[in-house]
Amino acid sequence: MPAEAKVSAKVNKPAKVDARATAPGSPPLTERQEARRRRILHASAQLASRGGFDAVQMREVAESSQVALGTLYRYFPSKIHLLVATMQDQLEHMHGTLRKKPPQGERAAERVAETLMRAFRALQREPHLADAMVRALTFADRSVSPEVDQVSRQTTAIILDAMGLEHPTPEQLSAVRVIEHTWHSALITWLSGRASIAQVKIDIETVCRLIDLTAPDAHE
Amino acid sequence: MPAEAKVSAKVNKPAKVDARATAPGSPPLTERQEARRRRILHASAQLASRGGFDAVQMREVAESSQVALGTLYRYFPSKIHLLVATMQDQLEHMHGTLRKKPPQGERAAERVAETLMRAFRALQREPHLADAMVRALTFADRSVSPEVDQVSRQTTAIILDAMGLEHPTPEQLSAVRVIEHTWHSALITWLSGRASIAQVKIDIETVCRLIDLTAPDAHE
DNA sequence: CGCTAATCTAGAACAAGTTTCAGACTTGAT
DNA sequence: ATCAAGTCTGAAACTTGTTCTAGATTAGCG
Repeated sequence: MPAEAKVSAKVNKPAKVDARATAPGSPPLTERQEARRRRILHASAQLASRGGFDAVQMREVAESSQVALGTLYRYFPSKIHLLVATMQDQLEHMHGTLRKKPPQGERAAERVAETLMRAFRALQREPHLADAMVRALTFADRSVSPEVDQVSRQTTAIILDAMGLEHPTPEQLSAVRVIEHTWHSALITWLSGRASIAQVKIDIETVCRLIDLTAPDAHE
Repeated sequence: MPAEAKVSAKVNKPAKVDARATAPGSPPLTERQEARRRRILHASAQLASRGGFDAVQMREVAESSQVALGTLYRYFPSKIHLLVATMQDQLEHMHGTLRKKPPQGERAAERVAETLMRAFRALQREPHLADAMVRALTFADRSVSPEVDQVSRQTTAIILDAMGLEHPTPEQLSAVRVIEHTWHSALITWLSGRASIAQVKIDIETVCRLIDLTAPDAHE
């Protein structure tokens, strides 16, 4: 198992491609490029679904997606970037799916817990994929911050959706952040076999109680 | 930056050494072996203090600690094992230090928050070391579960100490678990530059409020 | 259509984690 | 003190992430 040979890596690149999907900032991709990008993400998710983080090998991703290794690296400057992008992609699906059937609970805490448990059940269907994405997310270093942040924003949006809030207070945002922390860390302990599914459920329900604390007598 | 070349790794080894320090389970180490182990952990912490996770290179650790590469791997079957063991080591110090000056807060929540903030300030003094240890901890896969669990137990002990509890209820244990989740994840976001120190403080204080929920009218 | 810059490809090369191997050294028990 | 089993060493080999290079292709433009 080779190691993280970055040290002096992932700097000075001519004109990266990545970083679109949600931020068409740089040059808009041509159709073929968009197609390549999609093939890559698909191959990544597929390999991840098989064997998790370790099974996503850059050479294999390149081959599966019919792209040269160098090109793969032009689109995603590292394996971590690739997997985080894969997560962004999956999260979008998820958010779309969740939107359709909003949770029924009466209190916000219940709705958030139910939403997260739904997401959790979805992840359980592809535990290897979950492994790859979550491990990449928590292992990411500063060079991936923008992408990780994007994932975080998307997650926040999902939770706020479930809470039914438009203009959260700073207090409520803190609670949401703590919920996200718990969500990620609980997933990790489940993925590494140190906590059962039931345990994760309890932890999620426990942390969601914080929501009740942040707007008990408030209106909305 | 090489990758995780484990796949078929870290299985069938004759008679590992590792796994003592707290669990003198297997064969007791001779004096020279104990010394080697200590040299290795010291070298690991030193290299980590310099440049974080990436700076802990197995060849360098071996050289610094005057041990052959093969021997290093006999003591610690992977870089992750090594760094998690380094964390166990540091945590013991920390627990000892914290014991001496127990936090003063009145409510349990305050004491826990203060304790964690103390630990956080200690980590801030060696951010690179913190980076190496925390990244290893969250990246660890199933093969490191026992060691990661040990770290988790030690952390739990520290928190329960601060709460002043001997016999926590299941509810309280849930709260403690959630606090640990938040602690780890908040550290990650700080280490990767996505959250400020102030933010981490707020998150810790926020999650600690859960404690008040678990034994409000209970006695003590 | 013909040109130039940017992009893509195939493949070699490099870095660091991990494994393997033959031989020297220790340890523990006889 | 002596021998077998278990350790340690030094060095090479292997794996997979990452970088680099030279030559094809493609895209956009006049």
